Amino acid sequence: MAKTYDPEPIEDKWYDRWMGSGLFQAPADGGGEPFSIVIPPPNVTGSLHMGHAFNHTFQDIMCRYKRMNGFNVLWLPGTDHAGIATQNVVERRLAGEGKSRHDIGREEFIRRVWEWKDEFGGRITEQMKRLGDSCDWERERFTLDEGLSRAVRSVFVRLYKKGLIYRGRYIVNWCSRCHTALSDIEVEHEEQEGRLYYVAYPLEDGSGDVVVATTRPETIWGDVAIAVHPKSEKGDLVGKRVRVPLGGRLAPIIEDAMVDPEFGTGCVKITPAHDPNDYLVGQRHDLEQVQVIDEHGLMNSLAPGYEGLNVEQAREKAVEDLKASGALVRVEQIQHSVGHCYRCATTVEPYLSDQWFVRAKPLAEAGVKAVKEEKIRFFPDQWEKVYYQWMENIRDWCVSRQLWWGHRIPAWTCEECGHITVSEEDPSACEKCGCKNLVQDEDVLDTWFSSALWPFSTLGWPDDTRDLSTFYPTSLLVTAFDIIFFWVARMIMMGMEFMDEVPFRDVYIHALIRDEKGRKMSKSSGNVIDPLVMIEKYGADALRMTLAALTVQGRDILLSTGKIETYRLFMNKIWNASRFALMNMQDLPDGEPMPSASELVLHDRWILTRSAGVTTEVTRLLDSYNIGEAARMLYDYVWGDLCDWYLELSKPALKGAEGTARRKATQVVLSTVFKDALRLLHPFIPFVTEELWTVFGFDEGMGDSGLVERCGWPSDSGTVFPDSLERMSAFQEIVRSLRNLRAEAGMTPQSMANRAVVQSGAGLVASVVEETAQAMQDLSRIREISLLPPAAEKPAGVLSTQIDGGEVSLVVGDLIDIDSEIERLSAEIAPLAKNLDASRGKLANSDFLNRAPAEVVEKERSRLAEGEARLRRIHENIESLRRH
RNA sequence: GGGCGGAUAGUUCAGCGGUAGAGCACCUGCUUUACACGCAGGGGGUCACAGGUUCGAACCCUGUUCCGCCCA
Repeated sequence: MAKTYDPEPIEDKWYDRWMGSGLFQAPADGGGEPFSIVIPPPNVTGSLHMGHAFNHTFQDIMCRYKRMNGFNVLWLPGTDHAGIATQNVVERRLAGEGKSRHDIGREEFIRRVWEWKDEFGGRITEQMKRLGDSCDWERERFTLDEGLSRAVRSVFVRLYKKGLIYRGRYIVNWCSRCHTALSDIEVEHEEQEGRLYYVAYPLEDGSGDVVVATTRPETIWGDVAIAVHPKSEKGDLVGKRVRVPLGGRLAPIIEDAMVDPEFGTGCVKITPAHDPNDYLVGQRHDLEQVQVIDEHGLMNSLAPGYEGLNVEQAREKAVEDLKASGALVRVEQIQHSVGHCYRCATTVEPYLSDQWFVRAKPLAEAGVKAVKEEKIRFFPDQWEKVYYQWMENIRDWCVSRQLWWGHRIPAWTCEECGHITVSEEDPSACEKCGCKNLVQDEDVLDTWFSSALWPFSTLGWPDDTRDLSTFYPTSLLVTAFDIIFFWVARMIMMGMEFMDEVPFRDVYIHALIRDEKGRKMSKSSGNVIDPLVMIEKYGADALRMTLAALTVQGRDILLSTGKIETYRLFMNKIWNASRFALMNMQDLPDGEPMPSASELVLHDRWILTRSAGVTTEVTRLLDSYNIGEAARMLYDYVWGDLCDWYLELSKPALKGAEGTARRKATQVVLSTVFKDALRLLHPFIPFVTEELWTVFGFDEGMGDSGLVERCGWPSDSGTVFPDSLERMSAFQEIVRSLRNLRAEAGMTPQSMANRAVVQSGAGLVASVVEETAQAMQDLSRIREISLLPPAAEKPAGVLSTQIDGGEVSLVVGDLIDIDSEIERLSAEIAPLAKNLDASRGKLANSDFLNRAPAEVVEKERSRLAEGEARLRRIHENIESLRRH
């Protein structure tokens, strides 16, 4: 074995082996209780970022853990066609050739996108394999593949027939750069600096002006009314008319409760075609919709002199023109919220257009019910609130996108009668008039529409498949909080509607990965930590262990290469600990039974007990999705208990210093605890543990069924010696005290001290010293450690320190510096005395004695007694030093 | 405006009713036969602030201040 762990060759080797053995494949009719997860499908043209790495590590840990526990595990992978994002990428490429998608046409464009997909679409799945994702690749799906496209059509048609999908002309959020409508949640609002323009609209009767405030003077061209609040004192204006200062249209003054009397002047201009609130006012008052901005975000011919200007240019010109005509009263700086496209950050334009909508309310009701009835549980459960809040105030979902890349809407308009035929199969004739002159809707569906079906469409729906009956509902969904609305909520709605069953039982919502300063990782700020680079540098296991160990509920993860480095060192530690064990186990025959308790010494009994305890705890933690705590516990156990203490303590026996029986017993214990540790660690760090598993020979002669996951999770009913825990901590305290005294005495680590004494009455400490004197001597590098009764005279020239239930003294003889030793001992008095005061205070309090649990009171009493004894011994030691 | 998180050692974070913990950083020693990618020892904290509940609060409750996010 190499002296330093090198992950690369090992990781390549094992992933292939796992794949070859069919480890990740889940038979639909396989034995074992099903456990299924569908992956949150990443963008097919994307590449693996740290957010994916974290999300996947979580899922992979759960899948491997469940597989080890005998579940029939399906982790279903796949990718998303990501309409806007992918189309943008290919359009940008085309732009490099000086062309637009319109130049080459729809068919050719889609061909180009598929070409791009075929070239780069496999990239992310290859990267997932590097991370170790144990997905069933034979079931990989893509939202645009044939089966899923059929599911999308089927859902669309069924919802349409049920009246839950409708088409209509409404104000939607429009991205003029992506050239498509967006749903409400695809708009990101950002507070920014803006100007509020106060503009005077002259009354038609010449009796004065009405001043309104607007942030968008360019839309004055589309004004069709002025509105005041019904209770406003400006009510007497109602019924009069004003002349709109740009274009000169006559517009009535109306009253509407939407107006906020506190904002601006209390009068607002109404532009039904360019503002969602104004649109509603327009509906209520039957106002004309004058559209002055087109789909490209440019002013049109209804704004003479402005035609072709973009919104910013038009605003500038409007301000100039209003100033020139004297209509501009004043300008105010304000902070206001502006919507931006979540894909390209372009300012979103409210735009009146024909779109398709999903009537969300009825679907949301079933979705809310499912969570209320605990058919779905959120982890951590605080996210339920967020979910309810959104679902209970849900608005209709605009699902049509003016893109080419996606599922084309299965709706055909009859050229003759205008009827819309919606059908799963391409219709050959209008279902109303039978005319064959049909034109299919140009639009495609929101990508999230197909993602919403993911848990059942990937399992074969609308067909009634074995996969569906075995693996639906899925067991767990793991995702980040930022897509609860986009994805989680919609999957629940669609699952309830079409499967009449929840899409998943548990939803684990995790935080986001940020850089070490807490900033979002982004290419533009240059703070991206690329998981592939990290895997190359530190190994996949190190990255996985880092992400797992940093997982904490309710807090973002601040990642840095330094933290990954820490866990890479852990891999090396595991590697070397195993190397040490193996070097000393070559002659251990297979199947050697665990020796009886009498052949085991304290540290053997202790590590077996710790191993069983850690198994119980890690099992409990993983069952409740606490991968962070589980990972940290394993780190502490392996490094702190197994390496720092057990391996050190096992050395003499392994060297044969205690005879062949002890050597063999130690080998068996080592083998047992390593076998369990490797299995407990396997879900977190599968590569290195699989490799070590074979190096230890735990798979001996078993072929593929010797793989760690096939060998199962350790049982927590291992041999346990409850008293070994407190005995070992007494042992550790003594050793630590002795090492500390050595350091105080200025001894180098390798030098041997001659003698130390432990003073203690009959009890735990005394019995531990009697049992483990040799081991204590070995670890503290002292030739002789002996037990003395508490009252006995100490040897001359000692450095002493207090432990629980006794005193430890290192004999240094003439080397002692009396003054500095007195000073050192004196320094211990003040903090001890402070604790004693606190203790006495408690015990003098009758409320404490009466109300605190008896065991707490008892603990306090012994703490006080122990503290007083300590203080007394310190004083005695100081006295005795002064006498010299 | 409504809601949700967070504030603990220099730093990143655990702990969430019974004497404040870890990694990193820092200081001091060490080529101790698994690992110097290591070992041993050490220093370092009114647990944001103010009230309250409790015998007892970093932890529960209320309020305040800052930071972050979501929704309108």
